[in-house]
Amino acid sequence: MGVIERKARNRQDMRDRILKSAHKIFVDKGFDDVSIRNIALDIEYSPATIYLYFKDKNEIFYALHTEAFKVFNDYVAEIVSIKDPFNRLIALGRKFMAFARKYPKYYDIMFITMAPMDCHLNKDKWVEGTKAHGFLEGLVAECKTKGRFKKFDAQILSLTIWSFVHGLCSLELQNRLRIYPDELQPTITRDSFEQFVKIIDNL
Amino acid sequence: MGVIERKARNRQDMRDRILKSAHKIFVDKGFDDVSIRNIALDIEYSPATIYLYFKDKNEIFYALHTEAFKVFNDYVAEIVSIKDPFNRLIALGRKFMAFARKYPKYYDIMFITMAPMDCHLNKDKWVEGTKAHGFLEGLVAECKTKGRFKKFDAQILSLTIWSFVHGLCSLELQNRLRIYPDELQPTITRDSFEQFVKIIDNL
DNA sequence: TTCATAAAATGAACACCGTTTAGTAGTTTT
DNA sequence: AAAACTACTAAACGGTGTTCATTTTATGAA
Repeated sequence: MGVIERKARNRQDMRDRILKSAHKIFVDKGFDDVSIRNIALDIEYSPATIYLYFKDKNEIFYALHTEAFKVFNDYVAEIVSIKDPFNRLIALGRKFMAFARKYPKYYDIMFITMAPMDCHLNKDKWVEGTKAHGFLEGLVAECKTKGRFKKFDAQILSLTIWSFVHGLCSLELQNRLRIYPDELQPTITRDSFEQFVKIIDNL
Repeated sequence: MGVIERKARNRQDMRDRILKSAHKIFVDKGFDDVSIRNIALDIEYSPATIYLYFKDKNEIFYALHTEAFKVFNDYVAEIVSIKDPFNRLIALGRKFMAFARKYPKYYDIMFITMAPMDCHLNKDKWVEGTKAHGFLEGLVAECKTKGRFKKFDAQILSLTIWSFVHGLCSLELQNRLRIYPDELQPTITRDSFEQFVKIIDNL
């Protein structure tokens, strides 16, 4: 009875088509243009059909958000080859910032936007965030085994580091750094990051 | 000729009525409910009338944003009595965090939301942000005169500090800290802040 | 092959949104 | 009294997410 299998496949195909279309619009036209109606137009189905495959718009955005974390993980992956955990930690920070600049819209749904998702209510739901942060925490812990950050708790310190880097990215992406003089603009973010590196290098 | 004066007054009255209503809805019902139509309903005028007093929704939101900074400045004001600049700096950080928790919606339009405003394009436009940050920068500079932060540039360090505190507030408000265990939840933000204080205390 | 049934897709509607325009009352000036 | 100006609004435009009754299509059994 291959019929139900084929049905299941078709169903998954349709879900994929919807997500692929959402992703395409998201990348090409931007966040605000990802509407049910635009997706429907793109996949050449009626808007109502989409609701047969996804509960609501949130579910589609949640899928995009998960995808964003996949891209992030790939983007960050190459740092694993760095031997020294501290250098690896710094490289992770750099990669994080580069990612935020390269994929600002992805960064937005990953760490800023609230609206289209309800996955941040507890750690069981936001698995991607938990995993990514676990990676950072592990790195900080590894640094401790090498004698660094002696007087600091790894878990808390990882939040402190995350907060700083996210804050910097966030302020830049939300255009809050234009208050600085023009001549500082090109380097200010990097300067602040390097300063932070210098600070935690001496902990 | 008191007529034009009265006309101007009436005009300002209407603007105030609109803003007051926007503020009321903003506080009572939340960001998303502040619509031109809801404001119109509240002040008992037609939606079109609002466009005779404000260019568009952005202008109304910009006014709300300015108001938020006024509230912020008042909220933060009492720290000026603290003599030691470093203690004052730390107190400012605490106040900043408390403000973010007490007025999360205000915090949102001040430091997170992009959408309804175009005032962040350069420092001449975002006067409130420039002023508030100038206050922080001055504080850091004052700390330097007392022998602190010797090896660090005041302007960059002020950004580093701002980034951290904003990052922490932002992650909390955007519900990204739920990834931590339940038992850490009540104190994690404060713990991270105190850790940061300890760090910059030794610079 | 026919046919009742189940599954898939949709058109049309609901209740919103920001914004524009054409037009209407009311007041003021000439 | 006529003309000009002011304050205002009804209605429309083109969007949005979502729901539901209805139609179209596919299926398994007779």
